[in-house]
Amino acid sequence: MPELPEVETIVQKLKTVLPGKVITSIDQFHIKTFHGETTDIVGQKITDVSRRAKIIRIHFPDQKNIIIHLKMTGQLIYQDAALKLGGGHPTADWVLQLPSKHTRLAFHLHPEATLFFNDQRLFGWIKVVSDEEIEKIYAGLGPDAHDPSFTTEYLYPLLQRKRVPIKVALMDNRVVAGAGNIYAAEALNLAQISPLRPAHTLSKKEVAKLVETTQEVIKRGIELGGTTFDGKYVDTEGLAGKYQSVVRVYGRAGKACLWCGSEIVKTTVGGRGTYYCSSCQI
DNA sequence: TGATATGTTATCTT
DNA sequence: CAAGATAACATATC
Repeated sequence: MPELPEVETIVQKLKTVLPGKVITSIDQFHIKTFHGETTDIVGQKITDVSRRAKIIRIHFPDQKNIIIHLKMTGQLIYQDAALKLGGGHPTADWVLQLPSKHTRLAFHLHPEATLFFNDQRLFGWIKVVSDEEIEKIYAGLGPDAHDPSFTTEYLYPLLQRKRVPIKVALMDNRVVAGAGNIYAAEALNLAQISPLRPAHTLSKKEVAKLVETTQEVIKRGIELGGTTFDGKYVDTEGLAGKYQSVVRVYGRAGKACLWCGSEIVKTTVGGRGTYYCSSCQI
């Protein structure tokens, strides 16, 4: 279930193979996935691939684009005669023959290749949008979590107006884009701030620390190619990431806090599983 | 059987 | 109206 670093990793990989390729046809295996007219992009040449927040954008000429959101269980897998790359939610689809049971859509490309969109829970989507529509969507998002514009000066006054738990604020894309459940938990542990603290109770100094650790975990995640929480697929070349090897709290309930040795506990914050150290995250 | 899942958003309630 | 809480989306896995 990809967060910003996973999406960025996928985009970086796709950028090496997609530009210059033409979409020759599209197979739709599920009616809910594609929003818009597939005929708008069939025959079009891909000019670029980019990302904002967790949204993947494939560019075409004449201000046409498709945007793709993987949500919880989406995958994008590119395959040609020589290689297989991409990523997303780690499942058996990574190693299966494609299309698989969860393949919702396939883009057939020229020169010969295929881009598969797999999504077991059907939350993900693909939409045809103009540059103008994309600007509107991006305008509603906070800065990317690793962007230089994500600063204390930006975040502190914003948090002063919020009473939700700091973890909820950190995962709100209108506040800062791209920090999901894993990286929010990691950033809070590194900053030694409790995920339960009402956002407005953080001092300016604590906000500064949190901005720093958020930037740090997202950048580290990108460097390591994202997180693959599934032992079976961590070595799957071209698809898996390595961030799980440096995780401090996520999924470590009952294990020792890397700061103080106390047990990491699991609770629920804003309806999501939340891991933290109750003795040194205050 | 029931709880949980790395995301977002619609719809309630206060 | 706004902030916050909760449900909803649909499926697989433990």
